[in-house]
Amino acid sequence: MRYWLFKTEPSVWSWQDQVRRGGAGEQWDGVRNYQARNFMREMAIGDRGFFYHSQSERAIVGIVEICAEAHPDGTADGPRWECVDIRALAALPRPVTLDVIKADPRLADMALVRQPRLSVQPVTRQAWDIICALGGLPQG
DNA sequence: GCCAACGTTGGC
DNA sequence: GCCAACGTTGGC
Repeated sequence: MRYWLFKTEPSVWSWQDQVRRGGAGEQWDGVRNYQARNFMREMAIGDRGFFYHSQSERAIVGIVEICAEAHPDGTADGPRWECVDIRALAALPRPVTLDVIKADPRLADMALVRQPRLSVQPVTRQAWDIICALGGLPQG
């Protein structure tokens, strides 16, 4: 199983919106960046992801699961863009803020820190475990 | 709200 | 295929 991170502006699509979709999940559409698209192509059903709120919140707030592999993004005007479907699994008991992530030397290599504008990105198993622990989910 | 970083577009 | 212009993202 691999681990990922999905970034979103909560004013556009929030964790609450995601939770409301329930087990059916929702398409992670609207991505118009090749790096992000290519990561989505690598995703497999059952992979896990962090759900990150950008803008004023700047925190990882929940955990999602990939429930459909990459398929054409219906909101795009051509076949160029794809998206996966994700569903909410659990909220983090304590959201892990960007400040906390930046302050932790073990997380200094995260794309979230190094490439702030990349909206879909891989997360290492190590970083996953550290952030889950920081967020109050010691079992990951 | 500003601005730096960076990705994309389009003219050449 | 290069590169300048432009648009967008996201932290601050």
